Amino acid sequence: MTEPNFDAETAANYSPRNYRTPDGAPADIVIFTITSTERNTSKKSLPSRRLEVLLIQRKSWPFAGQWALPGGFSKETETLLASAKRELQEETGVENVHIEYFNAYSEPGRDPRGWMISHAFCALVHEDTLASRRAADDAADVRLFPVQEALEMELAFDHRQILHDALKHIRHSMLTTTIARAFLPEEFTIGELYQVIETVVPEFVERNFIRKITSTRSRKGIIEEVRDSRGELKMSSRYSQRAAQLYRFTGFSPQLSIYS
Amino acid sequence: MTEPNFDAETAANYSPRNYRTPDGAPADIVIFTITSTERNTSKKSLPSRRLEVLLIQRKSWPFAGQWALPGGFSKETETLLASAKRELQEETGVENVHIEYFNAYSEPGRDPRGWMISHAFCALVHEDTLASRRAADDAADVRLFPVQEALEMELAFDHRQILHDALKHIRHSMLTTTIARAFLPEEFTIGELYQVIETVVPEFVERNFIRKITSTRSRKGIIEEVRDSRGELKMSSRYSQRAAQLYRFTGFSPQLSIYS
DNA sequence: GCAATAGTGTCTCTTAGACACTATCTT
DNA sequence: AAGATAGTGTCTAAGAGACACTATTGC
Repeated sequence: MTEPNFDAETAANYSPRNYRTPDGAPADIVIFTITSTERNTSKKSLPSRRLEVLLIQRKSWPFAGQWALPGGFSKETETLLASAKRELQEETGVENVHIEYFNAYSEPGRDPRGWMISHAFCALVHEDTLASRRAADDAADVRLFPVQEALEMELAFDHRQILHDALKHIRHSMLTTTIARAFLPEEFTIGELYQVIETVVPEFVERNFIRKITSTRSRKGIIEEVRDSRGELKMSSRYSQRAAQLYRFTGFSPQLSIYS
Repeated sequence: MTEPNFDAETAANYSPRNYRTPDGAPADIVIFTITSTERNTSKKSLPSRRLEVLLIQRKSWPFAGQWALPGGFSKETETLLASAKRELQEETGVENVHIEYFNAYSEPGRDPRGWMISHAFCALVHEDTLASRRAADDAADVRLFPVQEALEMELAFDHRQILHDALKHIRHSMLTTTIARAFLPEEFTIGELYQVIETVVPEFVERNFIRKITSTRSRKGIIEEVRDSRGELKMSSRYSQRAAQLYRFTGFSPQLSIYS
């Protein structure tokens, strides 16, 4: 070990405060959601979807008045993940959502309050679970912004960088894992799944999507057809005249490799 | 924000020390290397390779005498990555190697010295670059251990968990990125590349490896043939009677997706 | 000539990628 | 009938996966 000299044999001789220590352990959370708005068509149609991020407007120094990622200070008695979950609960009222740690930010001077290494989390929240909260503090100091818009704003701290990295992270995860499920109901149609992927990764194009996801050997098992109690295939006609098969994720996710 | 109340409008009113702050910001580094030992064969042959991890034996409280991951405390004036690189340099004398952040460890009580959130890095080091150091402090308090062996040791702190996670991390990266290059010389044969992958991911089997890596469309461009100054294909007969084509990584790495 | 690695031939089955086509049902 | 989504047919070229086979060369 380097900086502090732990020459002592016991804790008694240990003096932690003869060197500089951090001034806090903040956790920031990039809360993504996909909003859907009905399109104005004459027939049933898929909604148009948009990736949005939740930001809060700061009330106090530093960066008072500026928009920032929600976050808070971790406590000694909890893990960072627990802090992030607590913060998410306080901010949006939701629990049991997909949340994952993705990076730490430690650039000296990134926080005017002192030496703060920020721990950044991504949370993916289904819009329905956010709906109640949105009604409550609409037009308040907590808002959803389209991601593209948020990326062009002057956010507090290095939050623009964090948001940028988070976006890159979920774009990658969207294609390599089954996190799409975080944005979807338990049972969904292929069309919805495709839309979610497309919303997060605009360049995603896959014309034979349904065939690939349902019937190629290496991918079979990612999703499965839903059946009702009588064993009949369960369909949905929420977004289309012709009923569509409902699917659910199974938990299986194929191993990817550039070599095979 | 939660814990501290930043009601003030300016830094003047800001009092950072009325709540608990961390007692340090440690960075721990899991330094992996692949050692090769010649097999005792009558003909030229590929060496047998093993994945090893560098551990140090602690001199002082806490966990005095136990083996631990190298690490140190980050300073206020440097980023975590810089701390990790500095520590790596001090411990092994190597610079410019593959190093990446992969997780934070924040379980309360994980460090008897106080509240310490540890930042864990993976470094992949080619054995040649470690060779000089090894000669210097062999039989000392710094040693390479086979990974399987290290995983069964009682390591200091939660370092066993960290090592376990790091291994999982590099196994995944080995198949999905081109980190294999960190363990290989600039120019290498297909046989060597295959061995490196196999060493990190024992279950990797790919009978038609050479064909896949060199001539399938989606993978073409990951590696390229090396030619000498006269434009002739450059071969190596270091490990085989029949000379083998030398390749190098190009920097290209294909995009992976479970959906296409 | 044999050990050890390097690399090719060849066969079958599956998948990729493109595009045209049919199906269903409500307004 | 039109509009909107759901889904199939079909063709070609490419790739996966298996296994036998040839190539090279120092000992």
